[in-house]
Amino acid sequence: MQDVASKAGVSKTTVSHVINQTRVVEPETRRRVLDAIAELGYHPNLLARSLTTQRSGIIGMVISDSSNYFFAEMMRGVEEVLRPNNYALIVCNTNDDEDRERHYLDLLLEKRVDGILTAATSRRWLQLSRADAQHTPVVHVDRSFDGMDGPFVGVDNQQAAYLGVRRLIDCGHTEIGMLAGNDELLSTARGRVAGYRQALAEAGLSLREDWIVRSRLSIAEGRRAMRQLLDSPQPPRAVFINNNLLTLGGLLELREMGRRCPEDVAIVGFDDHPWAAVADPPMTVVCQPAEQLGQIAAGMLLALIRHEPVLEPRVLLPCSLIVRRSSQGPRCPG
Amino acid sequence: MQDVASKAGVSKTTVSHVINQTRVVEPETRRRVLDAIAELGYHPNLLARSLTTQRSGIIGMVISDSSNYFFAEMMRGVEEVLRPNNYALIVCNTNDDEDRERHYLDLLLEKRVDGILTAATSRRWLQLSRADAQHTPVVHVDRSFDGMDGPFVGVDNQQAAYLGVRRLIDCGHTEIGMLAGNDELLSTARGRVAGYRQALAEAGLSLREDWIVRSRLSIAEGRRAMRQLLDSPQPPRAVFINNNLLTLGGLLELREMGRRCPEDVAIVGFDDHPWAAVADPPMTVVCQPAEQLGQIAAGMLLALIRHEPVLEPRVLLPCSLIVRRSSQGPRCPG
DNA sequence: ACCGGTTGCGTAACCGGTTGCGCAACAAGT
DNA sequence: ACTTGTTGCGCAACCGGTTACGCAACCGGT
Repeated sequence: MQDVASKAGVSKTTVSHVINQTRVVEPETRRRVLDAIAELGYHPNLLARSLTTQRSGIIGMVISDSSNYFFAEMMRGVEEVLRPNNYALIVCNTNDDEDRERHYLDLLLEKRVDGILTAATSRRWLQLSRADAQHTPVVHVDRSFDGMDGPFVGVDNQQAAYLGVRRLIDCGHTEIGMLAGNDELLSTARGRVAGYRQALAEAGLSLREDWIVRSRLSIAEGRRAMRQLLDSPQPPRAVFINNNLLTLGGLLELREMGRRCPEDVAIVGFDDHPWAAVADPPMTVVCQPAEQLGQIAAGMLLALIRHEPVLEPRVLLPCSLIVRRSSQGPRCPG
Repeated sequence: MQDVASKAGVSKTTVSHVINQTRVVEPETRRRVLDAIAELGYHPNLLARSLTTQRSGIIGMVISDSSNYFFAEMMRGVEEVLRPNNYALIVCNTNDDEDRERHYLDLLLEKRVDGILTAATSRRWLQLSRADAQHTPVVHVDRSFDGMDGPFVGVDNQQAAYLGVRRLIDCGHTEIGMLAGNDELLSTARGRVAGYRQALAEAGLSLREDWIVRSRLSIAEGRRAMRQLLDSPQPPRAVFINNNLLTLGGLLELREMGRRCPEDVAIVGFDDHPWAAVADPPMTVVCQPAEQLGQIAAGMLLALIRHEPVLEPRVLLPCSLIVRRSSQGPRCPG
């Protein structure tokens, strides 16, 4: 920068002001500075700038797994909003491991990110986000937990699950199980179990607790859970599944056990994605507006960073049902 | 930091050395400093540190789309290597748009990332990476281009395509087309077209240029390309497809046109992913070791950053064939 | 008692920008 | 000619760390 200043015959101050357009500079002088910059191929050092301005221009995103299509889409939404605002995005995959969550949270705070987006598992976040990040705004996405009162963007999980289970009921199914995921850890799972219960109750169907199978979220666990469900003495004829990995695992296991879908066991899954339409059978799913989730969350975070008022600090988006063949039953053979 | 120093009754210097373990400090003094740090909840400011050390602890990754399973997996590989080394990862999705590539490259350079991983489209990279990034090491992943001589990690695309087309031939197919993607822009596409040609030539099959359909990489373009191929006066009975998005698009279009796969048109696609196995039909694909690609590239980049010698600056990994039903033909009805 | 070597730590410059304050030059008003 | 106001810019401190250099105290050896 000093080089540029010398070459243009001005002071660092003026160079800085030319770059940031932060005070009036005579056109002639400005031109000289710009020429010098171009000639020297000068790029300002954002690190130095950040040091004084106390803004890093980076925001961090802590999620469980960016390979999961849902999170990947969400990330796109986030990035779409961030890019035009000249922010960069650091991505942290925790695999839902608490140690990694801690590791990455520390990393982000030390790097002085301007804000954090997170779909956090652990309740420890509550403490951490109070203690350390006091001045680093945090927006929670997708997942929340009891007692959380900060900014949050997610979907109405109960409505979502209701929609899915309702579809099975409408198709004439009466024996409906659920792969519920981990409802101790995840608020999303709890909401969805509630929606499942609501739909059953409303239809006057009895609820069997042994038809709710809990597990971690992975394909392998989906297989295990589906097997457990179907190995039970009186297995259900339809299953609502909480999560896209579980859905895939469940479907795979179903086949391996020689059961057909939807003839033997109908399925409504979660999260739409391109291959769901060409699966065998094509999957009926509850679809979350993942990209929009990311956009809204990112917008909210930017507002917080700029100390703008956030009109609606807790957003719940509705999900939609995408009907395909996997949910077919006696009353909807179409 | 000054606060910590005062509280411990030492100078900033000593605090710094305690933190970084960069010179011997009397145990007693060290303890006082550590106590003060704990008591004040002090976190060092990495920005400031970076300013003097000239290392940001961040590496940037420029790819076309992290929603693409291939890139998502690659990213996991990268992150796995970076995390234990305390690096953070900034992700930049360009959508293969040159303007965005430029935008993000500038952003990364200004943020003084310690290194860049990229699957770059544009040849402009050649210039940019020489000019600006002279001191920022760059490792190219997946895609290269003519004349590129820097560090590179990718797959042997010719071998990969050869493998796929060879499978179709082994199944008794003789009329084999290809959705080739964009072989003007992408080195990967060029290599794969070469593999396609090689396999046909070796089998003594004639090559019809109008059976090679080029397009951008998207589901919509995959549909268009497949339709063009099948609408031609003498359509092929089997298709090798270059890319996972094109594969999906092609498959969708095939259905819409009322053709069955593999009975009417057999397909070998690219990139394995969980849903490929439950697709209708289950897809035969050439599988890239995406995660490994990311790991190796990240390792190489770290070595470059540390000025360690890189034993093998150009790595080509082999792909493998995953046989499923979509490639079936007269000679392999199994 | 003197001296070279070691140990433990502080002073101050520096990384590359931003910014409060103030100065010079010039225009306009009386 | 003398204020007063405006315009254009530079000086120097500061952001929060790192680090070259040097000083004092202490050690054992002769």
